Amino acid sequence: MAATLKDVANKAGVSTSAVSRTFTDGASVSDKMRRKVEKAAADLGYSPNFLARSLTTRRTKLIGLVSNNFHNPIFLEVFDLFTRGLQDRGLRPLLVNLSNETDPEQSVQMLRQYSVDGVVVASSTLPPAFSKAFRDKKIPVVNTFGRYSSSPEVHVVGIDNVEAGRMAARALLQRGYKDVAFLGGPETATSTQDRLKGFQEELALCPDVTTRHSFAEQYSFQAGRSEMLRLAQGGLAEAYFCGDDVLSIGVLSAIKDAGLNVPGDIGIIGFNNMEMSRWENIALTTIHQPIKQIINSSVELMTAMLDEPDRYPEARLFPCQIIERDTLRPLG
Amino acid sequence: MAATLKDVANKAGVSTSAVSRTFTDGASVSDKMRRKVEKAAADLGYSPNFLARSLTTRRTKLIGLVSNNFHNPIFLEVFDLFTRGLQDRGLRPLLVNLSNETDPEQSVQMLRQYSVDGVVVASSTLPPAFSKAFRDKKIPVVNTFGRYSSSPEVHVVGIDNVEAGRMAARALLQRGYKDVAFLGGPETATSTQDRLKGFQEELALCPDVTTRHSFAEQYSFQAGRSEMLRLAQGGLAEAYFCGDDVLSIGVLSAIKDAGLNVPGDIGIIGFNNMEMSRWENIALTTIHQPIKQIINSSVELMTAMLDEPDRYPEARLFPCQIIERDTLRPLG
DNA sequence: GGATTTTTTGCAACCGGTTGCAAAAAGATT
DNA sequence: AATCTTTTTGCAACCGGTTGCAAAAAATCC
Repeated sequence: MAATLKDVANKAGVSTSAVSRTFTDGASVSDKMRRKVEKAAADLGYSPNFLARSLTTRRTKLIGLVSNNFHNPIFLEVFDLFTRGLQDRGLRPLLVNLSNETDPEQSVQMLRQYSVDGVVVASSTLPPAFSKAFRDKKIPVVNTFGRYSSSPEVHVVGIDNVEAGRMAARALLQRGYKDVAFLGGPETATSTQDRLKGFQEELALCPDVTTRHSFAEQYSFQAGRSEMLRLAQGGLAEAYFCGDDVLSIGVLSAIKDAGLNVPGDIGIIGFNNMEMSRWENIALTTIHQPIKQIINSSVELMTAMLDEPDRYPEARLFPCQIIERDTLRPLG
Repeated sequence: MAATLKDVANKAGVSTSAVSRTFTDGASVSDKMRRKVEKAAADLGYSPNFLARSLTTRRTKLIGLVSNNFHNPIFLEVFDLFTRGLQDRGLRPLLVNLSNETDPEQSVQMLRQYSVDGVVVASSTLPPAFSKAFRDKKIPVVNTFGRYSSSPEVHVVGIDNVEAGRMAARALLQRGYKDVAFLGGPETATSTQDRLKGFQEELALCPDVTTRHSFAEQYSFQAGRSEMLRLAQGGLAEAYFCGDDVLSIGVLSAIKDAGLNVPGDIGIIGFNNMEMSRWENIALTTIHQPIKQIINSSVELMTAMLDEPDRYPEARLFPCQIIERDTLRPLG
């Protein structure tokens, strides 16, 4: 059994408060006392129990990290950045996987039962009500990759998907494409809807450009590939804005199978700028979503909220960026 | 402030023990009492605080999930499977990212301070001493993807890498390759060493087959590609067993750039059977590591250890399997 | 209906810590 | 040396629960 505060106090012949104070920074203890206690603690291999401590301090340093996206490779980077960011600040991520559609309400309760200090909801597909449930229970929450709204009820960090859609449209227009298409991810995702909205809005300014759209069932190679094979039955557009890089790569594979050539016959622009888009045999032109900045900002915001729980909600949006590679015809 | 046990007891006009008992299964409470308490609890939105409870029950249901691999795409699946497996059993993963080489000892202490019920070390590169440190503190631990040893000191679940190396060698021999090579991952990883050992042992049985080996610096596209470009300066072997699928894909890209053709000029066999190996434009022949079984078994073993902490250590090994695709010449 | 057994309930101590408060000790001032 | 400040320390209550034990209540038996 691990040594407790009391054991150390006995061994050192002092009160438990003295021991407690040696292990809480900012508390007042004389040097002599500190040495005595530290000696005894070292002998016993003692270190304070965080959970018992949390009972009185009301701080567990646990942060719920909730996601329902364990398939898209960018989420590995997301987890990497989150865990490091939190760890660097002495916080501990309690990971919650919401993939299998278990009742979200239950997760809210569970995280409350573990007295997490805050919750990060890293998902663009979970309904806003989910994040709000935490806020209602007075648990600090930030919704990373959440939907931007002019009157956010919870803190949101991410990108402006409408603007990203516009950006894609402009990229295609600038390269002289006249017949362009949107090949989105899951139709119900707000990010898909927003990007389509921006894409169409921007194109509407150019009456001579025609546009169309369709959706893949999920962000996967196969979904992109089969959707493109289906589209290839009819007439194809000159260029496609795809909802995701893996999707794009599936699309590229279908195009190749159809005997067509990129960017000669068809242009493709992806989204996310995943690691593999840079690979020489892929070289996908894509839109970079500044994940690092988004996550770091989310972590910062979370730590700020720990000190100021009633902080007025804000939306933090980061600009995306076109990454020029080889799947769109060159500019001008 | 959330309602406490005492609040419920007051509201229901009963003792705190009565309330506590209604919320611990297996405790004896009359139906009338239970109804009364549940009513009061519902009115107050009460649910028990797990951490306070853990103080007396000595069970937090927290499981440390430690990894230092946040780059290899298969780990996204690993996290997915682990989190689901643990959640299904009412356990909660506390994620620890050891990527940035922070003193492992510190993580041991930290997990102890959070009173985790057990620890899963999901890594093939962390030293065995790390897992042992938990065992020494009487914390149940399973090392998933750990090295097989005939006298394991901690529970290990994974594959037999030596055997996997043999399997790769046999696959190449069966297809008639006479000049074969091993292109491993990081040289220091025990998994790399073991696979090389098995590979060479098997080949040593065929004196007419020549072999050589080299290592990529990490499991990445670029590392595979640049290593292959380097090798292409000298004479190439007929077939390569690569340490990982991403590595293989980098190798394939270099081969293509060199104007060579797979499997006509060179054969490639990868490792892991990642999602992307199945993609039509890659179609990599590879060795499947049964991740699902490994993780599920790890979770099972962990739950078993929670009931029986001094369980005798065992190694659970799962057989790998060749996945035939298009990067090795056909059999026979 | 009374004695006996079983079930239900509350008391009070405990899990491993923290903290407000007042007493004790140390240091400063005259 | 006596008095006043400041710092250090211990007491005891508390954080939010659980649980062994004995008393009270209910159920069973004769």
